[in-house]
Amino acid sequence: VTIKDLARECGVNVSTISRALSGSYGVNEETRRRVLAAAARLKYRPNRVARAMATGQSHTLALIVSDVRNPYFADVARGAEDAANEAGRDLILCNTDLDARKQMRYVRTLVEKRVDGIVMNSTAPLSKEERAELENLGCPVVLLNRVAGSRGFSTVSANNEEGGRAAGRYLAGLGHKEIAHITGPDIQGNLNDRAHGFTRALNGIAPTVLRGEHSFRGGYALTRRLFDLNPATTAIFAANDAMAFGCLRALMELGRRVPDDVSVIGFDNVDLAEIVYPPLTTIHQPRYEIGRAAVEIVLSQAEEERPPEHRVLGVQLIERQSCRRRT
Amino acid sequence: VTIKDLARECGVNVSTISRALSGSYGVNEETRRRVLAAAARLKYRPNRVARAMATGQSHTLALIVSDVRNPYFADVARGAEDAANEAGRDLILCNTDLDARKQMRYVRTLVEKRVDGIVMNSTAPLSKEERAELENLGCPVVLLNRVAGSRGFSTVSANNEEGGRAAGRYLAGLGHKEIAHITGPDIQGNLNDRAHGFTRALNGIAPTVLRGEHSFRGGYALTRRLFDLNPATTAIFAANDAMAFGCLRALMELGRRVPDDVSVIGFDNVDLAEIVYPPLTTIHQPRYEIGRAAVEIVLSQAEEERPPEHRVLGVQLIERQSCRRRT
DNA sequence: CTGAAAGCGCTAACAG
DNA sequence: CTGTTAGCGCTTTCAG
Repeated sequence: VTIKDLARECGVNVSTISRALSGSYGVNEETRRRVLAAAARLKYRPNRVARAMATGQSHTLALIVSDVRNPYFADVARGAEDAANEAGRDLILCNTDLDARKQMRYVRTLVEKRVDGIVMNSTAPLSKEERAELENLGCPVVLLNRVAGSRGFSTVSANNEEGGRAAGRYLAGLGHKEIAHITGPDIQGNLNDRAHGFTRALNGIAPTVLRGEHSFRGGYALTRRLFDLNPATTAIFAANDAMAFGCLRALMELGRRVPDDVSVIGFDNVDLAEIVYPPLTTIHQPRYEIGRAAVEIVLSQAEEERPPEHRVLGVQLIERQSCRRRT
Repeated sequence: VTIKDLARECGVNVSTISRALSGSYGVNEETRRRVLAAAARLKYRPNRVARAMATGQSHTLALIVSDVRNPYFADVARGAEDAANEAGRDLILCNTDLDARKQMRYVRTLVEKRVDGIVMNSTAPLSKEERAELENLGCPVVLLNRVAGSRGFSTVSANNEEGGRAAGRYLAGLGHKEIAHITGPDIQGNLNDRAHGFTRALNGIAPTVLRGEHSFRGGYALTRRLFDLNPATTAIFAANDAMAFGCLRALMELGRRVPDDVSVIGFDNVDLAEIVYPPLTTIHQPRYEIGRAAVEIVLSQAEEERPPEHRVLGVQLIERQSCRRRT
């Protein structure tokens, strides 16, 4: 049952039906009522594909992340979906595992599907050519990550630098001198900002910095390595909570008690941080709000051409029980 | 740049272009080459909305869950997305918070967008009329949950009953007599199956069964209540890991040691189960595979009418350190 | 193997 | 306020 059937049923032209249903201007109240009644009676359901084709607006957005199973992205996804839903849009979810080819494949088919906008994790794995292609997509792109060399894209991110600084101030304030930072690969803009802020806040103390996988396994492995290198370490800043959990596990196995022997601070404030033992002191990052903000920005760019916008959201130190004053 | 531009460029008719690009039959090898070359040169990108309109196939699927932030659904979502991607489909993600109105709103707009199929969490919150509407959607629906009174839908689920039995056998086998089961509301088909299998496997021993929220908070609250009711309890089966974590926390506060004083077994095997202290013994549920299977089924139903299919995936007891023989 | 033409369902000028 | 008409970009008969 299409718009034509309604037209026949009501004895009016299809364009009148279209107007009546779009709720817009200029339709006789009485006529509209008749149309609405007929639509309900015949159980009319508009075909949004046809509408998208006629208007050029699909009312669909896309979110491209490395993996939704990462709780960080699950939160972002939820925020993005809520914002999309409130704006009457649907959200297509894509997982790339940071594979550049996969990411570009997604982007291309999304554009072919005429999505109104794309929110994505990062352009870190992409080549220069690929980034250039992104800029000429004809559809707005918002990044969840500040990446050097990706001018031209809007970004939303937590204040990573400030978060790193807060961690540094806190640990230094507790009197620690032998301080380490375990983090991920240095192509990760967010992680770099954290490391940078951290180091700056330590005024003078040079932390041992170890890089590896930014995951539970990575945190575990780096911590083992760290204590081979410097057994005197008394405080560790992990670049994210997953690493911090791996760190806690390694410390437990090494027989170092947290926080008595060594203090650990994470970054992210995932749900788990509260549940793990000891409850993890960490930097809270507004993941859900990041997802929402990204969608808001992408929608504003979709409706009118605008210069790239960079929104930075606040972070917060959450004090729990994994840190203490150096004795 | 559309198919018409290519036609003009190559001096052939649009239908030839269409055929050449669809890769199908009957196009001169030489002509196809010319078309492909022109397409590459002009950077032609097919408009999938137009294609969807012409064919009636959107090449899009939808996944409706209560909340992707629930790691269970994040895993399902990832499995579903992978399967969809391999089949050349995109996946729209929807979160309902188990709100029936929201769920039905999503379903309707998805159908209007002509998605090829819908995978959803559950029909539990829906009324009879709403379920009937779902059956006449004209688009296949697969449920991630067995729900009494939802005949007509395909389902994919873990073998919840068997999982419950495994938990029961295990606890009974460790010599426990004062056994409790904390679980969620009884509209949850999956949870009921677990409770049922559990009780049956205890042969003779009647467990204390407490119902509440199936979440961390719920597990916490029910455990406090449990020890008010029966301080002699030595073993607890939590209907899911989130509840088990709440339970562990409550036990810690109550000064009961796990597993020395009381054994705890969960259900799900979320990532966290391995990380928490003590590592949680639990029933593994193949969440990722459930997502994959659901998409496979929905696609098979999309391409040809078929009777509902019910796929049940195996579960597995994962022995860690939260249970021990009753002393 | 290729062209012509109809049509998918809806929107959007433009007249009236 | 409403009807006419021309598309949106692609697929798909049906002829040739």
